[in-house]
Amino acid sequence: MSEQIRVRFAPSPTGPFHIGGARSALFNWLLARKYPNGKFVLRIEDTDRVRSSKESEENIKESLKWLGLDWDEGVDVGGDYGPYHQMERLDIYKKYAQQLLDEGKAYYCYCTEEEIAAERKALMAENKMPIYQGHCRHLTAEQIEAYKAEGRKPTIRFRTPENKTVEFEDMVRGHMQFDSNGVGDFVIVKADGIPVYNFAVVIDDALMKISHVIRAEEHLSNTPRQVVLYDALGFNVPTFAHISLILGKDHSKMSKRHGATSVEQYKNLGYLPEAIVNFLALLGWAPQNEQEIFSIDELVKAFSMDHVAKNPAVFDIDKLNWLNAQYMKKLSTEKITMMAIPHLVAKGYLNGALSTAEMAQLVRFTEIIRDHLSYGAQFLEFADLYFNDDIVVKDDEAQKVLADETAPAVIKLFKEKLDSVEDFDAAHIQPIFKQVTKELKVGGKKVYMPLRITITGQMHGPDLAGIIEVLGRDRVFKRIDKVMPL
RNA sequence: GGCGCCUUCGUCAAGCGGUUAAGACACCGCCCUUUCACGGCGGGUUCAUGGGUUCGAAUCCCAUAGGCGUCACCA
Repeated sequence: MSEQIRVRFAPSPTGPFHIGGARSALFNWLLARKYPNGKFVLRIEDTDRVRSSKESEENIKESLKWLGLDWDEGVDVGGDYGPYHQMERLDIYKKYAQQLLDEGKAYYCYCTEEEIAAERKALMAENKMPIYQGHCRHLTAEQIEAYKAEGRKPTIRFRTPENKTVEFEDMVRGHMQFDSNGVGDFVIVKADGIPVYNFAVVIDDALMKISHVIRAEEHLSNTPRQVVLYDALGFNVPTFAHISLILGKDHSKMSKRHGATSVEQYKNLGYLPEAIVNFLALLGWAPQNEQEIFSIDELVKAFSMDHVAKNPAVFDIDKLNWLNAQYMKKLSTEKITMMAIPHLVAKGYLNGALSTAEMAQLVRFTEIIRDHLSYGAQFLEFADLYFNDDIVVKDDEAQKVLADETAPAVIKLFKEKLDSVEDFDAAHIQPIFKQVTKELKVGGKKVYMPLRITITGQMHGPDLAGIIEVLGRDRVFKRIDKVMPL
């Protein structure tokens, strides 16, 4: 590729940053970083006045930064081809719309939305393509005056050439062909003077010298409209790459009922940006070797549009969890503890500032459970273990263990021995289990289980000696006595 | 309904006319651990169906089926 790589991510700020959008942004960013002079542009497509919001824009920008996807040009950072908010480019669109009008390539349409809707309905009923039938294509001056007198506000429609084959190149799907008769005359400027997506996107991508348009597959059917506009405006058509959609477990488009869909939600759940980037890259792209774990720098090196899959991919939370766990292994225990604190506060386990000693103790607890965590918020599944001394044994199996005839003797002896431990740490507590086993001549299970249950209320969990160490002598006795007063 | 895209283990996927059809996640089993998790080892009727082309097809072609997208004065 001799030309400069200029790619863009152009979200519409109409909601929290979606995980699918993050993947589109990532692929663009990766391509820009792969080439020496590549540029990644962030443009905000805010022409939907009803749904766009500043909050959404901030959310998108924050999420991009959090993921490590920085942009070379665009909102906030500027650049040679700004402005980068579409609403600040209205005069530009207006100029090109006028040009098309002057050249007869576009015309005013006075049809109302109701009329258009009725027309579409009728066409669909006849199994025909629901495209605009060209009612206003050739209005006389009188007709126009009449409509104006009615107070109708016109839209501007593009006069799509008929009987033409519209072609373009798609890096993922190859050479694409569409019949222009299936496109119809479409609106390029709304009655309020604001351009429609298909129009604005073409002008912006052309003026911003975008070389490759990488976006989600849902835009594939829009592309013929854009291509005819590129032609009409005399712009060069960029290379497209339509990447497949990300689906939920039931194979429908990712939505709220599939769980978390926004980058922010994953962030809040305690997923790491490196893991999300790694996971997203592997969703639709495959490396040439068997590597699974990629740092973002490794991705830049290995990534190639040649190996982007055509088929949609199901979002597999299990794999994300595994990947995130891999990245969490590299974190310090202090860091993991810090990640957990907001969740602990939110659930009422903590109420704010911790003393240095309390913090140190919590870190020791984290050390014991960290291998069990796939993401930060999972800490909560273990919070009772540490914070809640009010042990309640609910499980029937656990009750049975406590009802065993050897249980009281085990507990009693263990308490005696624990009471006399000088160095109260796991290394010195661990031998006690063995001693109890020996002295009472019972199996290990008969020792560990009743103790685990009286101390934690559960049959399973992290290393018991470690838990005892972290809880400290008093709390351990308190818990045991509550469950099994002797 | 029209148009379009897609179809290899449950999931992500490698594969580019000749392979025992990789690998990863998940799952199952075993080991480690007197628990669980981590880790290690091992396991599994996967090329949607039907026709071609070819000595030979997961790979090429055509149908069919299914999934998805899109047909807005939303992006």
